[in-house]
Amino acid sequence: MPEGPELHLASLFVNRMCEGLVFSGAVEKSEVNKNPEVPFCCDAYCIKAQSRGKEVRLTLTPIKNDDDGKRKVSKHHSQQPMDVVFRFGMSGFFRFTSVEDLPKHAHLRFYTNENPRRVLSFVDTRRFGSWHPNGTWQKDRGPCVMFEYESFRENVLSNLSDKAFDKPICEALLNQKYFNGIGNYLRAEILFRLQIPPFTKARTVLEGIELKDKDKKEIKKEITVLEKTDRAGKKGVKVETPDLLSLCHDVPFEVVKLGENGYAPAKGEYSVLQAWMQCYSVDGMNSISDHNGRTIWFKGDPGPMVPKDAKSRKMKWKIQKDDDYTDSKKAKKTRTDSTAIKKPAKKKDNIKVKKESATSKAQSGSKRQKKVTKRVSTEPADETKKLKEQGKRSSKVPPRTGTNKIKGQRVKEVIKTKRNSVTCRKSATKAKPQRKSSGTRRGRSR
DNA sequence: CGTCCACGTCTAC
DNA sequence: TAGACCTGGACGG
Repeated sequence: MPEGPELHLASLFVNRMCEGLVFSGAVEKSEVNKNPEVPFCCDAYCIKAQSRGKEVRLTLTPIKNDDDGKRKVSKHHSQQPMDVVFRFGMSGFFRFTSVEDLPKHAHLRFYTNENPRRVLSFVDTRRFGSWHPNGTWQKDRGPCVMFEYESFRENVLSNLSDKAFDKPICEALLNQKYFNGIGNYLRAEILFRLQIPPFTKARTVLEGIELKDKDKKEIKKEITVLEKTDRAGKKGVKVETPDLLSLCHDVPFEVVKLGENGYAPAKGEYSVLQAWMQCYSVDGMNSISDHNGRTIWFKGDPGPMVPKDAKSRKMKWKIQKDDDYTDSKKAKKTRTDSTAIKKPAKKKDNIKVKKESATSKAQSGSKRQKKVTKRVSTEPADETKKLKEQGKRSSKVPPRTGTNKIKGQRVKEVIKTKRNSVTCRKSATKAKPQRKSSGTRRGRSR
């Protein structure tokens, strides 16, 4: 769940768990992980954490020891503090356990000096995460949307000519140079709150804010002059009407509040987040793949810059009751119908597909529809899979409000299987070669 | 057992 | 703008 709020919760977790504890020895890295060793070793040190956008920085500080002066300082023992900056990738998080319960995929470990030692570990199943000994906040990442709000806002509004804002707002929101901390679920939730079509040009949306800001100042002046009047409702003079940028700050904080009572990634806590979500992965919402192959969830009109061949990914359409609730002129209707389960797609042939694709596209359907679906296919049709969604997905979700159905992926329980081994599939054993399919694609640009 | 999907970057054509 | 980088859960056959 690593987006800004989770990174911040991770830092709170580390500070809470490690407060008053003394750590000792070397920092241990798993064999499989390709990140660098952390050259820090100390008889006694403490750990503090801080977050900024989508990064967390741990500071390892040697603890002064009175008789330390005499104690020969082994050259292996650090005397100076060290910062280690983490990025969580898709699956990173911190845990604090006994040595016995070391989680699988605990790739970096800090041990306490207690008797049965305990361990603070950076757990990262997919290993997309990274850490940087003696690191600093990554240059090129903008101000934190949560803790550097004013400069975040300024950074965006004073750089609207940047071509980063030529893109659809939903894609610009993932640009960490301007929206450090926003990720895939936050962008959906934020745009949803304002009902901004995700594929509206970013600059268009943001220029509106810039103007309003100016208006606001003007209005303020007027007001001081006019004193109170009846303008109340109109310009929202009363309490700041939320705009896209303020929501980039407020919405993440809502998530922080949800999790303050216990940071437990990979655990049932996720269901709380799911229950909170109003759009991302929610039944009845629309979703399509953006220009970077990332799924954007939204309600209603996708907006003008929607990818040409963008077909709905997995319309949650299960709820047909709608039709009117969204109004959204064509948008929804269209794609929903595009259905026409054209190919059952059999699969196989993938091999040849490669070449074929060029010509065929349409019929080569086989191959991994998914992929095809995304880009290649020119035909509007092809939803193929839509049906599958329908029943399942939502079903298992927790009771919740009934308003939000949750998709269905992992939900509480599950845990139980205890395996401590830090087993990791050695690269050597990589059975499957490629399979380029996997949905995730890089992201962002400049 | 195979396919698709995942809360994110990185880096080569 | 395509992959690459990874593991694993949900689903479908």
